[in-house]
Amino acid sequence: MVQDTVADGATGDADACCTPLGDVDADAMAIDLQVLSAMGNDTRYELLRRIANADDGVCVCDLEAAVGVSQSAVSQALSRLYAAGLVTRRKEGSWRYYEPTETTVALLETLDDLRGTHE
Amino acid sequence: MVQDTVADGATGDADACCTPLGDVDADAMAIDLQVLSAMGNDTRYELLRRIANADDGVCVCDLEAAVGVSQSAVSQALSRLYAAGLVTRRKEGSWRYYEPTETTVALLETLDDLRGTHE
DNA sequence: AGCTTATACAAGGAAATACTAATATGTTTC
DNA sequence: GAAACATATTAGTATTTCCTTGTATAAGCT
Repeated sequence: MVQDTVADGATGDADACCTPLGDVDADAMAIDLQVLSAMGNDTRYELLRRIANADDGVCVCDLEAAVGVSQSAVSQALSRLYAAGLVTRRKEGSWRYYEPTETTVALLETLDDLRGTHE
Repeated sequence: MVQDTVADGATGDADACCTPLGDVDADAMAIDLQVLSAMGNDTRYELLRRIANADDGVCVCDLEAAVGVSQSAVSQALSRLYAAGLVTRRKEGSWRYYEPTETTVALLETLDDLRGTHE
Protein backbone atom coordinates (compact mmCIF):
# COMPACT_ATOMS: atom_id res chain seq x y z
CA MET A 1 0.00 0.00 0.00
CA VAL A 2 1.33 3.39 -0.94
CA GLN A 3 1.62 5.68 2.06
CA ASP A 4 2.29 8.91 0.23
CA THR A 5 1.94 12.22 1.97
CA VAL A 6 1.83 15.84 0.96
CA ALA A 7 5.16 17.42 1.86
CA ASP A 8 5.19 19.83 4.76
CA GLY A 9 7.08 22.89 3.57
CA ALA A 10 7.73 24.15 7.08
CA THR A 11 9.71 21.14 8.25
CA GLY A 12 13.10 22.15 9.59
CA ASP A 13 13.22 25.73 10.81
CA ALA A 14 11.00 26.44 13.79
CA ASP A 15 10.29 30.17 13.79
CA ALA A 16 8.65 32.29 16.48
CA CYS A 17 5.15 30.96 15.91
CA CYS A 18 5.72 28.21 13.40
CA THR A 19 5.59 24.61 14.52
CA PRO A 20 5.80 21.86 11.91
CA LEU A 21 2.39 20.38 11.23
CA GLY A 22 1.55 16.75 10.70
CA ASP A 23 1.40 15.85 7.03
CA VAL A 24 -1.77 14.90 5.21
CA ASP A 25 -2.21 11.47 3.66
CA ALA A 26 -2.41 12.08 -0.07
CA ASP A 27 -4.48 8.99 -0.88
CA ALA A 28 -7.01 9.72 1.81
CA MET A 29 -7.17 13.28 0.61
CA ALA A 30 -7.86 12.25 -2.97
CA ILE A 31 -10.70 9.95 -1.94
CA ASP A 32 -12.24 12.42 0.49
CA LEU A 33 -12.08 15.21 -2.04
CA GLN A 34 -13.90 13.09 -4.60
CA VAL A 35 -16.63 12.46 -2.08
CA LEU A 36 -16.90 15.98 -0.72
CA SER A 37 -16.79 17.78 -4.03
CA ALA A 38 -19.33 15.36 -5.47
CA MET A 39 -21.71 16.03 -2.60
CA GLY A 40 -21.00 19.73 -2.42
CA ASN A 41 -23.15 20.79 -5.32
CA ASP A 42 -26.74 21.87 -5.38
CA THR A 43 -28.04 19.40 -7.94
CA ARG A 44 -26.01 16.43 -6.80
CA TYR A 45 -26.77 16.99 -3.13
CA GLU A 46 -30.46 17.08 -3.81
CA LEU A 47 -30.32 13.97 -5.96
CA LEU A 48 -28.40 12.21 -3.24
CA ARG A 49 -30.89 13.21 -0.57
CA ARG A 50 -33.77 11.97 -2.65
CA ILE A 51 -32.00 8.72 -3.37
CA ALA A 52 -31.20 8.29 0.30
CA ASN A 53 -34.76 9.12 1.38
CA ALA A 54 -36.29 6.40 -0.76
CA ASP A 55 -36.16 2.98 0.83
CA ASP A 56 -35.84 1.10 -2.41
CA GLY A 57 -33.83 2.18 -5.40
CA VAL A 58 -34.84 5.26 -7.32
CA CYS A 59 -34.98 5.35 -11.08
CA VAL A 60 -33.63 8.24 -13.06
CA CYS A 61 -37.01 9.28 -14.37
CA ASP A 62 -38.16 10.03 -10.81
CA LEU A 63 -35.18 12.22 -10.24
CA GLU A 64 -35.51 14.13 -13.47
CA ALA A 65 -38.94 15.29 -12.46
CA ALA A 66 -37.75 16.33 -9.01
CA VAL A 67 -34.75 18.56 -9.69
CA GLY A 68 -34.96 21.45 -12.11
CA VAL A 69 -32.37 20.52 -14.71
CA SER A 70 -32.30 18.61 -17.97
CA GLN A 71 -32.23 14.84 -18.31
CA SER A 72 -28.65 15.08 -19.48
CA ALA A 73 -27.61 17.07 -16.43
CA VAL A 74 -29.20 14.52 -14.13
CA SER A 75 -27.39 11.71 -15.91
CA GLN A 76 -24.07 13.48 -15.59
CA ALA A 77 -24.69 14.26 -11.93
CA LEU A 78 -25.53 10.62 -11.20
CA SER A 79 -22.41 9.45 -13.00
CA ARG A 80 -20.32 11.69 -10.84
CA LEU A 81 -22.00 10.43 -7.67
CA TYR A 82 -21.34 6.90 -8.88
CA ALA A 83 -17.69 7.64 -9.60
CA ALA A 84 -17.32 9.02 -6.09
CA GLY A 85 -18.74 5.83 -4.61
CA LEU A 86 -21.83 7.54 -3.28
CA VAL A 87 -24.42 5.49 -5.14
CA THR A 88 -24.74 2.05 -6.69
CA ARG A 89 -26.65 1.47 -9.90
CA ARG A 90 -28.58 -1.53 -10.98
CA LYS A 91 -30.21 -2.08 -14.32
CA GLU A 92 -33.72 -3.44 -14.50
CA GLY A 93 -35.28 -3.62 -17.91
CA SER A 94 -34.76 -0.27 -19.50
CA TRP A 95 -34.70 1.54 -16.18
CA ARG A 96 -31.74 2.13 -14.00
CA TYR A 97 -32.13 2.22 -10.25
CA TYR A 98 -29.83 4.13 -7.97
CA GLU A 99 -29.26 3.36 -4.31
CA PRO A 100 -27.15 5.09 -1.68
CA THR A 101 -23.93 3.49 -0.47
CA GLU A 102 -22.91 3.24 3.14
CA THR A 103 -20.71 6.29 2.63
CA THR A 104 -23.71 8.37 1.64
CA VAL A 105 -25.84 7.15 4.49
CA ALA A 106 -23.11 7.75 7.04
CA LEU A 107 -22.23 11.22 5.82
CA LEU A 108 -25.80 12.45 5.54
CA GLU A 109 -26.48 11.10 9.00
CA THR A 110 -23.46 12.91 10.38
CA LEU A 111 -24.58 16.12 8.74
CA ASP A 112 -28.07 15.72 10.17
CA ASP A 113 -26.70 15.09 13.64
CA LEU A 114 -24.45 18.12 13.48
CA ARG A 115 -27.22 20.38 12.36
CA GLY A 116 -29.59 19.09 14.97
CA THR A 117 -27.40 19.44 18.02
CA HIS A 118 -25.32 22.59 17.78
CA GLU A 119 -25.38 26.21 16.70
CA MET B 1 -38.68 27.93 12.59
CA VAL B 2 -39.11 27.96 8.83
CA GLN B 3 -39.76 24.52 7.47
CA ASP B 4 -39.31 25.27 3.80
CA THR B 5 -38.80 22.48 1.31
CA VAL B 6 -37.74 22.17 -2.28
CA ALA B 7 -40.85 21.38 -4.31
CA ASP B 8 -41.15 17.91 -5.73
CA GLY B 9 -42.05 18.33 -9.37
CA ALA B 10 -43.36 14.78 -9.70
CA THR B 11 -46.10 15.05 -7.09
CA GLY B 12 -49.46 14.09 -8.50
CA ASP B 13 -49.24 11.79 -11.50
CA ALA B 14 -47.76 8.38 -10.74
CA ASP B 15 -46.37 7.01 -14.01
CA ALA B 16 -45.15 3.52 -14.82
CA CYS B 17 -41.92 3.79 -12.84
CA CYS B 18 -42.27 7.13 -11.14
CA THR B 19 -43.08 7.33 -7.46
CA PRO B 20 -43.13 10.73 -5.78
CA LEU B 21 -40.01 11.26 -3.70
CA GLY B 22 -39.77 12.86 -0.27
CA ASP B 23 -38.84 16.51 -0.47
CA VAL B 24 -35.57 17.92 0.72
CA ASP B 25 -35.39 20.43 3.56
CA ALA B 26 -34.14 23.64 1.97
CA ASP B 27 -32.54 25.06 5.12
CA ALA B 28 -30.67 21.87 5.86
CA MET B 29 -29.56 21.75 2.27
CA ALA B 30 -28.18 25.27 2.36
CA ILE B 31 -26.17 24.60 5.50
CA ASP B 32 -24.85 21.26 4.33
CA LEU B 33 -23.86 22.66 0.98
CA GLN B 34 -21.88 25.42 2.64
CA VAL B 35 -20.03 22.82 4.66
CA LEU B 36 -19.48 20.33 1.87
CA SER B 37 -18.42 22.78 -0.78
CA ALA B 38 -16.08 24.48 1.67
CA MET B 39 -14.42 21.16 2.49
CA GLY B 40 -14.47 19.85 -1.05
CA ASN B 41 -11.51 21.78 -2.32
CA ASP B 42 -7.88 20.81 -2.44
CA THR B 43 -6.45 23.76 -0.56
CA ARG B 44 -9.20 24.10 2.02
CA TYR B 45 -9.31 20.38 2.73
CA GLU B 46 -5.60 20.31 3.38
CA LEU B 47 -5.76 23.37 5.60
CA LEU B 48 -8.60 21.82 7.53
CA ARG B 49 -6.73 18.55 8.01
CA ARG B 50 -3.69 20.36 9.28
CA ILE B 51 -5.77 22.45 11.64
CA ALA B 52 -7.55 19.36 12.88
CA ASN B 53 -4.31 17.42 13.33
CA ALA B 54 -2.79 20.02 15.59
CA ASP B 55 -3.94 19.75 19.19
CA ASP B 56 -3.75 23.43 19.90
CA GLY B 57 -4.70 26.20 17.52
CA VAL B 58 -2.67 26.71 14.38
CA CYS B 59 -1.54 30.13 13.24
CA VAL B 60 -1.81 31.22 9.65
CA CYS B 61 1.94 31.44 9.16
CA ASP B 62 2.24 27.70 9.79
CA LEU B 63 -0.37 27.00 7.21
CA GLU B 64 1.10 29.26 4.58
CA ALA B 65 4.33 27.33 4.68
CA ALA B 66 2.50 24.01 4.43
CA VAL B 67 0.24 24.41 1.40
CA GLY B 68 1.58 25.61 -1.89
CA VAL B 69 -0.40 28.76 -2.46
CA SER B 70 0.03 32.46 -1.69
CA GLN B 71 -0.62 34.10 1.66
CA SER B 72 -3.66 35.73 0.17
CA ALA B 73 -5.08 32.44 -1.00
CA VAL B 74 -4.62 30.92 2.44
CA SER B 75 -6.37 33.84 4.05
CA GLN B 76 -9.28 33.56 1.66
CA ALA B 77 -9.50 29.83 2.18
CA LEU B 78 -9.55 30.23 5.96
CA SER B 79 -12.25 32.87 5.73
CA ARG B 80 -14.40 30.50 3.77
CA LEU B 81 -13.85 27.70 6.26
CA TYR B 82 -14.80 30.12 9.01
CA ALA B 83 -17.94 31.22 7.21
CA ALA B 84 -18.95 27.58 6.84
CA GLY B 85 -18.56 27.03 10.58
CA LEU B 86 -15.66 24.65 10.17
CA VAL B 87 -13.09 26.59 12.17
CA THR B 88 -12.98 29.12 14.97
CA ARG B 89 -10.46 31.93 15.07
CA ARG B 90 -8.86 33.56 18.01
CA LYS B 91 -6.55 36.53 17.97
CA GLU B 92 -3.40 36.49 20.04
CA GLY B 93 -1.08 39.41 19.57
CA SER B 94 -0.60 39.85 15.89
CA TRP B 95 -1.17 36.19 15.20
CA ARG B 96 -4.44 34.53 14.55
CA TYR B 97 -5.02 30.97 15.66
CA TYR B 98 -7.45 28.65 13.98
CA GLU B 99 -9.08 25.66 15.59
CA PRO B 100 -11.46 23.03 14.22
CA THR B 101 -15.11 23.06 15.24
CA GLU B 102 -17.04 20.01 16.27
CA THR B 103 -18.45 19.84 12.76
CA THR B 104 -14.99 19.48 11.30
CA VAL B 105 -13.90 16.88 13.80
CA ALA B 106 -17.04 14.83 13.29
CA LEU B 107 -16.93 14.92 9.51
CA LEU B 108 -13.26 14.12 9.20
CA GLU B 109 -13.73 11.27 11.62
CA THR B 110 -16.63 9.92 9.60
CA LEU B 111 -14.57 10.13 6.44
CA ASP B 112 -11.69 8.32 8.10
CA ASP B 113 -13.98 5.59 9.36
CA LEU B 114 -15.52 5.09 5.95
CA ARG B 115 -12.19 4.84 4.23
CA GLY B 116 -10.87 2.42 6.79
CA THR B 117 -13.69 -0.07 6.80
CA HIS B 118 -15.00 -0.61 3.30
CA GLU B 119 -14.02 -0.94 -0.32
C1' DA C 1 -37.78 -3.82 -38.80
C1' DG C 2 -39.24 0.70 -37.25
C1' DC C 3 -40.96 3.70 -33.38
C1' DT C 4 -40.85 5.11 -28.74
C1' DT C 5 -38.87 5.36 -24.25
C1' DA C 6 -34.91 5.48 -20.90
C1' DT C 7 -30.41 6.71 -20.27
C1' DA C 8 -25.67 8.01 -21.55
C1' DC C 9 -22.16 10.65 -24.00
C1' DA C 10 -19.99 14.81 -26.47
C1' DA C 11 -19.27 19.50 -27.59
C1' DG C 12 -19.83 24.21 -26.51
C1' DG C 13 -20.63 28.25 -23.72
C1' DA C 14 -21.98 31.01 -19.52
C1' DA C 15 -21.08 31.37 -14.91
C1' DA C 16 -18.62 30.29 -10.76
C1' DT C 17 -14.23 29.42 -8.63
C1' DA C 18 -9.59 29.88 -6.92
C1' DC C 19 -5.63 31.73 -7.66
C1' DT C 20 -2.00 35.92 -8.00
C1' DA C 21 -0.53 40.58 -7.34
C1' DA C 22 -1.21 44.70 -5.17
C1' DT C 23 -2.89 47.27 -1.42
C1' DA C 24 -4.91 48.02 3.19
C1' DT C 25 -5.19 47.26 8.18
C1' DG C 26 -3.55 46.25 12.51
C1' DT C 27 0.37 44.96 15.77
C1' DT C 28 4.86 44.99 17.54
C1' DT C 29 9.39 46.96 18.01
C1' DC C 30 12.76 50.42 17.72
C1' DG D 1 6.19 57.80 14.60
C1' DA D 2 8.54 54.70 11.20
C1' DA D 3 9.79 50.14 9.88
C1' DA D 4 8.77 45.33 9.89
C1' DC D 5 5.67 41.74 10.41
C1' DA D 6 0.99 39.16 10.28
C1' DT D 7 -3.20 38.96 8.16
C1' DA D 8 -7.16 40.68 5.38
C1' DT D 9 -9.17 42.77 1.34
C1' DT D 10 -9.65 44.11 -3.47
C1' DA D 11 -9.30 43.60 -8.37
C1' DG D 12 -8.19 41.04 -12.22
C1' DT D 13 -7.57 36.70 -14.55
C1' DA D 14 -7.13 31.76 -15.80
C1' DT D 15 -9.27 27.62 -14.89
C1' DT D 16 -12.96 24.80 -13.69
C1' DT D 17 -17.64 23.67 -13.27
C1' DC D 18 -22.26 22.86 -14.62
C1' DC D 19 -25.72 23.15 -17.68
C1' DT D 20 -27.86 22.92 -22.50
C1' DT D 21 -28.39 21.09 -27.01
C1' DG D 22 -27.71 17.49 -29.94
C1' DT D 23 -26.62 12.79 -30.77
C1' DA D 24 -25.83 7.79 -29.56
C1' DT D 25 -27.03 3.39 -27.47
C1' DA D 26 -30.04 0.11 -25.79
C1' DA D 27 -34.40 -1.93 -24.50
C1' DG D 28 -39.50 -2.57 -25.18
C1' DC D 29 -43.58 -2.41 -28.21
C1' DT D 30 -46.41 -3.08 -32.43
